[in-house]
Amino acid sequence: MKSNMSAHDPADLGDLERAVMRLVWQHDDVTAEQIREQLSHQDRPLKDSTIRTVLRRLEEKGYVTHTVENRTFRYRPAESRQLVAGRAVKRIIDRFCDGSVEALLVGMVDSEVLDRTELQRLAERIAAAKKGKRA
Amino acid sequence: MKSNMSAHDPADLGDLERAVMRLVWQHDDVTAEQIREQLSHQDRPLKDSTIRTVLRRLEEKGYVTHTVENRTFRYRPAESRQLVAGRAVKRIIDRFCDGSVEALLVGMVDSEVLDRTELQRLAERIAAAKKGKRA
DNA sequence: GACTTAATGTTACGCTCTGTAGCGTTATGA
DNA sequence: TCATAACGCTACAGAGCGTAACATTAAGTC
Repeated sequence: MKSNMSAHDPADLGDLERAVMRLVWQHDDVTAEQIREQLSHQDRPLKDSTIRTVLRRLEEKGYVTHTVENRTFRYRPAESRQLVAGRAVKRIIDRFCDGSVEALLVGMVDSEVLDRTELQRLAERIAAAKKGKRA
Repeated sequence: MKSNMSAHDPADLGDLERAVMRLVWQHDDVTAEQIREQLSHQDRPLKDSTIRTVLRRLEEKGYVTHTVENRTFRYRPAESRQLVAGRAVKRIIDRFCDGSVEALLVGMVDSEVLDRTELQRLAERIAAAKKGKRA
């Protein structure tokens, strides 16, 4: 009964789906078979039909796209990890911090995601990024 | 089959659960009946048994605690919104940004959660907070 | 004390999501 | 023509969540 929001929220990915996405993002261009192999190496032996089901669902959800090449599907991420992560955080901010990024930062410090030292480095880098990336 | 992590992840809250948490956080001390009223005002008329089920589940999940007062349960948040939000973000960073807060910030800019102006203000405030809150 | 009433406790049911996979189908090359 | 390698389709069980009915219990009233 989870509401059907159009934008992707990594929260609506299960464990396996997330593992698969991780691989897709890592390799940027993979086949179902390659993913199956990788997962085997990670102590997660699965049938190919399983992998393909998951990939199909991920495509339905808009996380990946595929092209056909020599009769084989090649999957690629539809969006970068960072973008997806950013939106996920936006959702958290909206839902739990009433839209306040600052409130979130407070929470991040409180929950030890960030310590003060990191905050400082972060501030510096943000400043640097602003100069550097200024298009 | 979602893995059973002990720390609270708001991602494992449903819509209604989130709505209830929002009210608990807002009022900091509520009864099931009060929540039911509030939700009615939000076009969400529900039976009290529903509310109480949700509150019980939230308590099981560790989001709220309750005390009994004159035979009535009073619920209070177990943790602040910000703390929960912070941890949620940490999870996102771990799962989607390989632990890099910077990668996340990039994503937040890319997905327009933050624009450059905000980044600047943010950097300033972080700097200020560092001085001010230094314990 | 019996009764009403306000709270809580217990149990359930249907839906959707996710992990997992079997089986059918279809090109492709030998 | 036949095997093989890909895919397509369908299914199924368990968990989570929204939703609620029904049972129980304590407190105060007459």
